[in-house]
Parts: sequence; structure tokens; C-alpha cells
Amino acid sequence: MIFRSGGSGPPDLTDGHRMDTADRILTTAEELMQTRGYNGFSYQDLADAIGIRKPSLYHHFPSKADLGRAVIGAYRDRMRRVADQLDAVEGIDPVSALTLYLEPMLEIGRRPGAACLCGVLGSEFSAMPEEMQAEVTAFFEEHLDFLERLLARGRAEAAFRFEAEPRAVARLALSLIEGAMILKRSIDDRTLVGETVGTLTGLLRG
Amino acid sequence: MIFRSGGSGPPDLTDGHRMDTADRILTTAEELMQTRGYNGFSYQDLADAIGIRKPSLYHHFPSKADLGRAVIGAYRDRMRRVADQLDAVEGIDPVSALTLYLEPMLEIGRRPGAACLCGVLGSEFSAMPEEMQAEVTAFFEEHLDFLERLLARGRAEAAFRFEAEPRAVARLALSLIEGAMILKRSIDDRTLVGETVGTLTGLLRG
DNA sequence: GTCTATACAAAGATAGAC
DNA sequence: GTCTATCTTTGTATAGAC
Repeated sequence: MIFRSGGSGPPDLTDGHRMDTADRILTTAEELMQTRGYNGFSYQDLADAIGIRKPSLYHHFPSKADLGRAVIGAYRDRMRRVADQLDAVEGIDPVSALTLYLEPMLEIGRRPGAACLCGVLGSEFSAMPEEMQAEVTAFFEEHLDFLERLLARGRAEAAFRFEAEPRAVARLALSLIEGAMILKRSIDDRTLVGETVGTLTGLLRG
Repeated sequence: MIFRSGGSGPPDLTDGHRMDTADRILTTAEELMQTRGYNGFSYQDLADAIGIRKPSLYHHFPSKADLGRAVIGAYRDRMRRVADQLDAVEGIDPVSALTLYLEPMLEIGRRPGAACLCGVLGSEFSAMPEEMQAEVTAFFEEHLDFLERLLARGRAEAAFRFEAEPRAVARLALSLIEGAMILKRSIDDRTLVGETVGTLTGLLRG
């Protein structure tokens, strides 16, 4: 394999592999969207953060809405991959699966200015292009489905104990995670998401 | 008392009393901020929605940040009044107090495009003027304090049953409410907030 | 693939008449 | 207190050279 980057200067490293411009744009845009929301950053902000000129962005993403959709798509894929891998492991302990599943969310929770991308975008839902709305909705549906499956299995195997329907508990869990991410930034408390998720799993285990 | 409104046309009624222009601006701006976020609406949108011209807004609120702060302030006062009234009732049943406290949130939850103003604004926290950030933070702190008091008293009186610290449960409850508001719009489900709050109170009552 | 230059609309805001 | 007219800056986006 030949590295595509041909310029001078330091290589762009993230997660240990080199990134081309499109990836750098996606990564930086995700950061901006997580911290400022879709309507809270401009192509100018993005270009400044990356260190290129504004029109260069249009070569990779012909409109801000296209970029927005791509950013959510990448986030969604990344998060879904975790869920898919856990679904693929036969007979994994439900408590462990839940812990592994929540780890990416806890990681975001520990990053001071960050929050779940889709939680943030859900807050500006009707002020967003429709293509982006559909991506956000799909993200939430996917994760509700995963949580419902995991909770149902976990209760059947006596790893979890709760009265309500698995779907209702899944809805509660996802609401809780998303809400904790929003709240923690406003009260400037990095421990909130971890603490809250801990309280939840404590409740679920009876 | 003499009504201040002097023009022709239908009187502006909300909650059964006439509103002057400043109130209409505040009310309409709150709606826009709840549905589109602070960076998702403009003075032009607001003027159009009210039916006046853009510069007229500046007579009442000299900047968008001023208006934003005023909108949160009004929302905060309104919500705090409920909490203060409940604090003032000697020996009120904690479960009833919690139900009454949550009713305004449930009402917002039933309104299709709406969400808690401060939850929405918490999502764009770092893309907001500092004066507004401070209001949002204060809102959350107030409500965490109220919930903590209520939960501690409720447990002492055996109306609630939970293991964790009252503060931790208050943080969980507020995260849950705010998250449910965000989520319900993105999955277009008006029942989510009510269902989720029901599940929570069920859990708290043991 | 990136740049300079530029078009065009919208945003926040002000001046000053009525 | 509201209006018309206007200013300035920013935002999204395109044209065309390198």
C-alpha cells in the first residue's frame, strides 16, 4: 500500500494511521459539530481549524449539508460496528456486553467539551437539512434496537432484573445517556456520564 | 388596570391575558429556540413569526444575546416558581410533589416540536454567548438542588426507595428528563417523555 | 487538490423619519 | 414604538488559475 499524502510537513496521525484531507475534514467537522452544533460552525471555522482555505473544502464536500450527512454517517458506522461485534459474539455475558457497548459513550463523556454527536444534532433537529435528520433518526433507532435485544436477553438469562418492557427500558437507557452528555457540559462535570451510567447498570442488575 | 395595547386587530392572548410586544417577542423567541436552537433562528425569522419588522425587535432587545438571556431567564423563573411553591407546602407527599414538579416537563414532552429550552441550549453550550451559558448552568443547578432535596426527604419518609446518594439520583433524573426530550423529537414519538418518566418514578418507588 | 478572487444572500445591527 | 433605508460582516458557494 502506498500512502496517498504527498505534501511536506508532519504527517497527520489519528488513531495511529495517516489521514487524507477528506478524513481530516470529517474528523475536524465531527469535533466542531459535537462542541458547537451544526448551526454553530461555518466552513470558515472548519478551514481555519484544519489549516486550509475555505474553497478547498468544497472539493471534498460540495455543500455543508453533504458534509454534515457524511459526518453523521461515519459516526453512525463507528458506533454500529461496536454493536454488531457484540451481537456476533455467541453467549457473551450481557453485563459485559453492556459495559463494552457503553465504553465509547463514556469516553465521549470524559472529553470536556464533547457530547454524543446525535444528541447534539437532535437538539437542532428541525433546523437541520432533511438528509441529516434521517441519519440522526436512524442512529437512534439502531441503538434502541440493540439495547432492546441486549436487555431482553439479559433478563432471560437473569443477568438483569427489571419489570418494564425491554423496549421501554432501552428507551430509558438511551434517553439517560444522551441527557447526561448534554447536562455534563452545562454543569462542567466530567464525572456525570460515568456516574449516571453506573447508577443505571446498578439498577438493572437489581 | 388599563391594558397597554393600543393598536387595532385581535388582542394577543396567551394563558388568558393580553401581551405587549416585549412579551410576544419573548414567547415567540422561546418557541423558536426550543424548536431550532439559538443558532438556528434569526431576528428576521422572529420578526416574520410575530408580524413586525426586524428593526422593531431592537427597540425591545438591543441584541440577540440580550434576547436569548431574557428568554432563558423567563423560562427559568417560570420553572423555578413551580419548585418554590412545592418547597413551601409543609409536609406535602413526596410522590405528589414529584408528579406536580414534572408536569410542566411532561407538557413540553407532549408538544411535537418542543423540548426543554435548557436542554436544547445545553447542546450548543460553547456556541452561545457567555451570559446565556450562565443562565443555562444556573437552571440546571437549581433543579438538581430541588430534586436532591425532594429525593432525600422522600427516602427519609419511605416514599422513595433507592440505594445511591440523593444527589446522584437527582443527576440521573434530570439527565433522563432532558435526554427523553431530545430523543422524542428525533424519533418523532410524543409518548417517550411520559413513558420514561413513568418508568423512573416506578423505579424510585421501589 | 489547493489556491485567489468573487458572487450573492443572510445575519446582526444602526440611523433617522414618522 | 414601529417603520424604511442602510451598513458591515459573515456564510455558503462558484469560477477559474496553478
